[in-house]
Amino acid sequence: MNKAIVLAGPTAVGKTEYAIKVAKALNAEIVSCDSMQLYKYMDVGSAKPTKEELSQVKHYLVDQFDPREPFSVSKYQEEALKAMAEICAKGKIPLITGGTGLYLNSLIYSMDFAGVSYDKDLRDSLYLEATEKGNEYLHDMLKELDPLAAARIHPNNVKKVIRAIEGAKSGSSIKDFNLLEEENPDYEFILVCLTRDRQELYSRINERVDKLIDLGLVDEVKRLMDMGLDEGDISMKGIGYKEIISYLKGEITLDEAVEKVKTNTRHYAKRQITWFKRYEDMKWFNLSEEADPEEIIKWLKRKL
RNA sequence: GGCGACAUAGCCAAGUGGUAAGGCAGAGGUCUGCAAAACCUUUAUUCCCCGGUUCAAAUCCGGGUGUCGCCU
Repeated sequence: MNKAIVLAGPTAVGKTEYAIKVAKALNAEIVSCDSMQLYKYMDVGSAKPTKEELSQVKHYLVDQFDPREPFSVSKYQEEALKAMAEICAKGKIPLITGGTGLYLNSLIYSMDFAGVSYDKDLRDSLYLEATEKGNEYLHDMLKELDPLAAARIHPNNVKKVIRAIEGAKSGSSIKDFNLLEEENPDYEFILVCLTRDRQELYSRINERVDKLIDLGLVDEVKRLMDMGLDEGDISMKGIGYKEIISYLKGEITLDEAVEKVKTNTRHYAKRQITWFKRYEDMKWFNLSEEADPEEIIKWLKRKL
């Protein structure tokens, strides 16, 4: 069975740098697992690897998709698995790097997204109903259609309630991750997660946001808006984009936008860490204590 | 120096005699088609200090301290 390495970690922990070192040492190629870096034209805000970094190791799923087109896990799964197969065919090791937990799961587990389609009209009308009649009303509707799903989805999580209703109406229920133990049969995944002490991670985040502003984030967002992108587009839900759009529309000041980007990024990093804690086989490296990439490479070599 | 206002969690605050709202930040968590999304849980034995009144005080009274504003 082919082996694949996963190098996960919260935003701003230093994944890009470590991934390149690891990939070079192990003759691996990088498959990005990042829901924002995969878009074109979004370089600054997504903290995409630089051209120089990209030239050192072949990267897949970076700078590849048009931000005006909708993207989703299912598309990610399809593309990433294709990339992994391609890498293995070359006799190299796929190194999956990134911080988007759900996308990572779509690779590690046999998640099947085919059953339920996306129904824009249904979603819109359900949203309207939730606004008019309340979250409970919609949740009750789900209770009728799929009691199991209703039991584990909080009524206030309207987005998810709607998704479950959408699923139930098209005849297949949204599955509970915890009941699904099927792992991807094609690969053996070696899981590594980078982390840092909380205080240090937060300082790095704050510094990085200031740096992104210096690098021209505002101009980048302006260009994207000129391309017709707006806060409603999926790609513009990214941290750093939605806040700057709000500034450019005159809703908040630049200082307020920057502060928001910082706190939202901190919140995001916290959620990522929570997500990665779920993997029992995950090997953690705290870079605040052990920062030598050689240690990680040594550990990985023993597993390969 | 005089007059006035204010003092409640890391921050912003509500509360004017009946046992400390809420928001933000922080912490913990959930996760199968927008996931950098969406959502949940949690945080003051005490209200600047000292004394008094009262069954009962963050709330009323006296004194002190501090901050801000105005006046000379």
